[in-house]
Amino acid sequence: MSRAKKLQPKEQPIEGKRAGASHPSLRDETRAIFRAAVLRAAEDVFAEKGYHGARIQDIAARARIAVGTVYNYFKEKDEILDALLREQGEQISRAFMPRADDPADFESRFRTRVLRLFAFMQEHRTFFSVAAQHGVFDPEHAEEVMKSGARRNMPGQLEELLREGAELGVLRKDNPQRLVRFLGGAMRATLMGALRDDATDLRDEGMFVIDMFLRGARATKPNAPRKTRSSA
Amino acid sequence: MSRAKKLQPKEQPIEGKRAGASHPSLRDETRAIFRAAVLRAAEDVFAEKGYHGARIQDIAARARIAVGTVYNYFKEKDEILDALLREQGEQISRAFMPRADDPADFESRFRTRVLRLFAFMQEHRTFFSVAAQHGVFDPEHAEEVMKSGARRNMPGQLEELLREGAELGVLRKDNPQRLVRFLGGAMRATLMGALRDDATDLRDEGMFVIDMFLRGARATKPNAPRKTRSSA
Amino acid sequence: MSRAKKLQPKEQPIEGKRAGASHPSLRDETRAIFRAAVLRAAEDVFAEKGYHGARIQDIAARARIAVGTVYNYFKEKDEILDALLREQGEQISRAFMPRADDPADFESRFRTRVLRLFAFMQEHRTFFSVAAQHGVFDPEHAEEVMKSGARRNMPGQLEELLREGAELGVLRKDNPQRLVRFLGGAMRATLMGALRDDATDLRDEGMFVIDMFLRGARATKPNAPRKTRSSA
Amino acid sequence: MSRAKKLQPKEQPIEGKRAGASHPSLRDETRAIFRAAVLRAAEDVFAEKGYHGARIQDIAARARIAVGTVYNYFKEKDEILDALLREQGEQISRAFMPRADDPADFESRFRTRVLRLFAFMQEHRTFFSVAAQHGVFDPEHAEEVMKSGARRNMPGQLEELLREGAELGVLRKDNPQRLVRFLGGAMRATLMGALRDDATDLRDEGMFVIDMFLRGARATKPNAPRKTRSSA
DNA sequence: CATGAATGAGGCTTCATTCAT
DNA sequence: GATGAATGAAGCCTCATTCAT
Repeated sequence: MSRAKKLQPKEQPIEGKRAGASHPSLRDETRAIFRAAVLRAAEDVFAEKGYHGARIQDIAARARIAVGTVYNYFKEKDEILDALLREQGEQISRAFMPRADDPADFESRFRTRVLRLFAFMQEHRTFFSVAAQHGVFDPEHAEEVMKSGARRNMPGQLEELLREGAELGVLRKDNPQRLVRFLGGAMRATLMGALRDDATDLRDEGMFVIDMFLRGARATKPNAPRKTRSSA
Repeated sequence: MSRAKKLQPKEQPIEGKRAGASHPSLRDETRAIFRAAVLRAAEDVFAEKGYHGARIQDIAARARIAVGTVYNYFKEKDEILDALLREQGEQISRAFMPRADDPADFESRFRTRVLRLFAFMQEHRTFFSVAAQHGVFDPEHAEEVMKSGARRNMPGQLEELLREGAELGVLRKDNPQRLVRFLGGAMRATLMGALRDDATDLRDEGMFVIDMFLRGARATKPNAPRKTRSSA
Repeated sequence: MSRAKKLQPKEQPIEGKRAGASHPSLRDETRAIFRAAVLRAAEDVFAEKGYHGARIQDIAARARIAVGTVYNYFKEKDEILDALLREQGEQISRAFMPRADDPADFESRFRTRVLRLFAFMQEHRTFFSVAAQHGVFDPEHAEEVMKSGARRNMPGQLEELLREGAELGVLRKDNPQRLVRFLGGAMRATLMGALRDDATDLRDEGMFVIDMFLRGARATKPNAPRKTRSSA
Repeated sequence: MSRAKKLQPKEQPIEGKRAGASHPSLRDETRAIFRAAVLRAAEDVFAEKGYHGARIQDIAARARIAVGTVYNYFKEKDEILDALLREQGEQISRAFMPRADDPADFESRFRTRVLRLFAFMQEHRTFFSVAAQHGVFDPEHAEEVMKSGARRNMPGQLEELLREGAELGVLRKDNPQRLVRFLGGAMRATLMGALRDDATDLRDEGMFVIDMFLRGARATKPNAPRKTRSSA
């Protein structure tokens, strides 16, 4: 995650709710609403003008709040980007996460999950135009995100998935990082391209990418007939 | 009311070389040297701190010249980035250009040229860390480059090549833009990943990318027996 | 090529008072105070060092505010001068404007009004040292002022008055512009001269100028008996 | 003379020729040519863009010489303006100077000399647009000019002339300074106005000014019949 | 806690002046 | 002496951040 400033171990911002409270107080909910508003606004503005081109004032204006209010929720500009990438990043991650009803067959499973990701991107174009510029598709990026407190990240999960594919003998036994980069890069570029004209159906593009990737990464010699997940 | 400001476009400083001079004068050469020095410095500084993080002062310092001198060669900061992307971009393009001794066979030719590109990137890591952030791999980016006066651009050539592959029946007949994006994205990501640790051999990565891509994009000739795989 | 700069006209900050407010809000009043403070400071500094010699920092310092604050009220340095000339210019204009209790007789009226102007200048020496350098006395200047949004301007009114005098047969029927220039120039020079030493009583100078001008511009009516004087 | 910087007793620039040389050497003549070229160029550029708007580079370009060369003749920008005002100012002064064939009658003499001045301005519009902005018409200005080494100055001569007119009983016995200011201001304004449209015939304007002034300043009671100069 | 004006460090750019050729 | 590129001090303006209300 391209932190604009150097990473300093920022004190964990204690999120409203204290441990022990059974449900969010009215105050906490209000906080959450404002916070979310800032993030949504920032998403738009970052997407439009880029991180440096976006002024706090712009974000505040878009969120219909005062500049000072922004600072009640984020210590500095940089933190907004961080939060945005981290939290939205987790959503991506969640979209990509395996689900109970995912097919058992590896390739189908792969298709399903990646396609789900594209569908998600379809819905959140705005965010992705920001995210893509800030490394959400980069595996290297993952580490930083984790430090920032994110639990999961998409490249990480992707790697896991690809590793599994390799173990199952479906995918070529290559350095999984390589595969992640390759696929991540292709996805990113496809996304960015599609973002230019709103019309494009991202799911369609997704199928293309998946197909290309699978053909490319499929193991040459089916040394193992197993195509189903053996273990969790 | 007497506006104090009366911006009139100051007369253009006449650009170096005069028509008719058969070879560059000493003056022109000196100019070229300084200009190049600025660009080289800018490349480093941009790579290190990003465009916005880079101050003209930094660039000047790195180039061992005064701030004002930078402005003898570039009208504004932005122009430095432009020149960098345009001129270096042309180098990439040139590296990718077909050569007399390129193999005749499409796939070999493809390999050769793309590999040459990776070799080139190997040599100019610094620049690419900048370029990649500024769309040198994006086909959409190409148009803008052309407007900026660049003669050729890599994505454009890539598209041409892929189109040719399709016509030859070697590659799948898909929208070439899609293929360009896909490959461009994969290359970009691979490059970026490799840039993190200097050790990585980019040519090696290049072979991987080429292989992945070719497998993925190869036309599935219905007449020829399926080459490598089965699918669910 | 990804131009880093993407100048979009930033949304306009909404100007103070909203339509419908019957009287200025506290906010608007505060704004007015700051604005006035900047103008007053600018007046001094401009007078002291001239427009170009005056640094924003100087103005801010004199106004006891921060540099940035200046820019909360004026978009650029130039705008300060504009506002100064326009708004103060309107004051002059207002001082010169006809009043209910002005004498009916043309010459007396002329005297009264011009003298009022000198009295006003007496009070605002600082400003006039700026204004005189920027054409407040020039009729040509008037047009620009009007464009800038000023409702009235002194040279314009002066012209009107002189034209009236001509129609009444009191003044010579000459091109009024000429008369305006002549009188304006004389006033300006007299003012500037008097500004050098604070002591001079401007009203006294005013009477001199009026007298000189009237004698010079009075119509030589062959029919009417000469009013005040004989001539060679 | 509005010196842009503070007046510091600059060392007298030793003008080429050394005492004792009977006529200017070739070198001195060359120097004089360059120097004059700079001044002429500066005149134009100052007139066009004002002192602050004029860059040394502009002046050099207009003079078809190199920037550095300018500095061989003038220690700093400010000195160019000084020289311009001083030397050209002397020309004005010379134009205004009494001549052998000037009429003996005071009024005629006055007319002749002032008209000569307007004719001169007609010829040197460019310069006057600069000069007028820098106080060549101000009597206060005179002192500074004198310090700068000028032998004579127009306002000074004008004062002398007016004083004489007063002594002769032709003009009202007022503070001559006042009259000088008045006339100088009127002349200046008339000039400036006429400069806007090239068409205007300055001599015509001159006659108007002279007429206006004479009527205004003529002594009311011819307490002395003498109208001819009594002494030099 | 919301507000939004005040703050001032910092960056880009200009241009008078210097200086090596 | 002419040249014109190099120099860098200095000024305008922006905008993240603070703070009084």
